[in-house]
Amino acid sequence: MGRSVDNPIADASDADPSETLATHLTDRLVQAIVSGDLSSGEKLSEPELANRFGTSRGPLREALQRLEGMRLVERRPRQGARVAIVGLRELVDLYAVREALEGMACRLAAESMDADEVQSLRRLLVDHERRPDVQADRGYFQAEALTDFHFRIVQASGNPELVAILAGQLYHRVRLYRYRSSQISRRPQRALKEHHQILDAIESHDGELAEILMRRHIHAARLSIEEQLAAEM
Amino acid sequence: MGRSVDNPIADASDADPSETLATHLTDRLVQAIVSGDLSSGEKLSEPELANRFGTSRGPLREALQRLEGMRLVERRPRQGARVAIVGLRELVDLYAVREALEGMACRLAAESMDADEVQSLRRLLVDHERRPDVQADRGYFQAEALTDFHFRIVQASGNPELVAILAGQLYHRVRLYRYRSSQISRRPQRALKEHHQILDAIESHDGELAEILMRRHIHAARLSIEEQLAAEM
DNA sequence: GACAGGCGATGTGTCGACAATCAGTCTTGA
DNA sequence: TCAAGACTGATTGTCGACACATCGCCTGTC
Repeated sequence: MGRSVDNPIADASDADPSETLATHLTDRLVQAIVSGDLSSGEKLSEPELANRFGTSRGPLREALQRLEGMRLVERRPRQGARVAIVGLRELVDLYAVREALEGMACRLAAESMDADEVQSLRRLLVDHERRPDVQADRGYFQAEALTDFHFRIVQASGNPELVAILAGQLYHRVRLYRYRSSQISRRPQRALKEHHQILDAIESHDGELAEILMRRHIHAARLSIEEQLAAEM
Repeated sequence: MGRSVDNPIADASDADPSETLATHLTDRLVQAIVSGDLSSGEKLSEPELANRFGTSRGPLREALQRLEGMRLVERRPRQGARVAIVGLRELVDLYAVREALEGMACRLAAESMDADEVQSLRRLLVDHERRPDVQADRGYFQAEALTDFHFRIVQASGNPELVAILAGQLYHRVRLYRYRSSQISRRPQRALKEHHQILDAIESHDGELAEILMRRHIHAARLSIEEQLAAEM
């Protein structure tokens, strides 16, 4: 494949055994978007981005297409692509879907998760407890750490269709929310405690309780978002 | 369902005012796949398809990319694209997700749907009752008609994220299932009756009941699928 | 007779180029 | 002075071409 010899910003790896330039670009664009390097609503110029990443427009277009599939960017037929805008309103809807889907995932996980996996998750939570922001009781929800716990439960559900929806697009879209005024939840220690409770239910294979706790956990976050949304207007 | 009604020259059209070649190809490929013209697991050769549809590989590649986003095809880095395979096993998982998501959609729809929309849906059901296959009590589930009812309820939920997931990919994937031995449900009249019950609950704005009924409705279908799956092995 | 290795053909990934379209600016007329 | 229209520049959609990878077949050897 015609790889230009000098690939200035192609990061260290030059050998992409099972990867393609487009997949690589997809990852980098996702990173750029969720990190805020490319801000919400910003117009994405194909020539400019292609130039910035040192490729031609072909692979870049393919990457943009994938981002559209994840609903991180929106493309309009002859107007180009823009970074999707996820405000509080969208976040509320997102959390409503999460409530239904992760509740289900949690029930399934409780039925099929073995002791080793539970213990591994427990360690994850203990690690979280030691984080400085959690100790100070602020910021826990914003961290990637949050997603970790939820993500692993979803994976443990054993339903690939469910995993595809949540990990394939919903989580990406949630990460896209740019906190404007404040955090989603201000009580990370409480969230952490809820995580422990959920894991307890999973450990005792009580699917019904696990689902209820997870739904309540996400529901509380959603209420917090709705409050902010109301206060904003 | 997802086809725009006013599309007089859908396939033989040469003028694409607001459409692009890639979107056009996407529609035609979806049609070809769900109609079985391109069978499950079949290898999709880019040059061949491009030639068949009279375009170059560029737009076709873009269309394939979108199909991958809908999870109708699977692409592997240097091996090309294949039509996704949705067997009974995948269908069970799909229905589990539907149960959670459409239950939620139904509750929301019950809370916000007005009398006109309910009446419109009622007419849809009456139309269904007159269909010959329903009269003979077989085949109702396979028809697009099924999706119509569910699709409109999902839209009435007023949650765009939910609509995107269900209408954007889940329904497409469900349609991909090629019935091998028999139908999913053999009692269309019963399904139709359940649809009426669901609509009754929506009409009286009883969200809780509407959700329960919808979940039970889909759950029954899932059990039927699981039975077949068990019988197959 | 079966398996490993080489060979050719097809296919995918990538690139650069061209035409049509769109956005923004400037000009012109009322 | 303001609004409508034309122009220019840039961008998107599409195409054909090329290099490398993969797949299938053939041959040679154990």
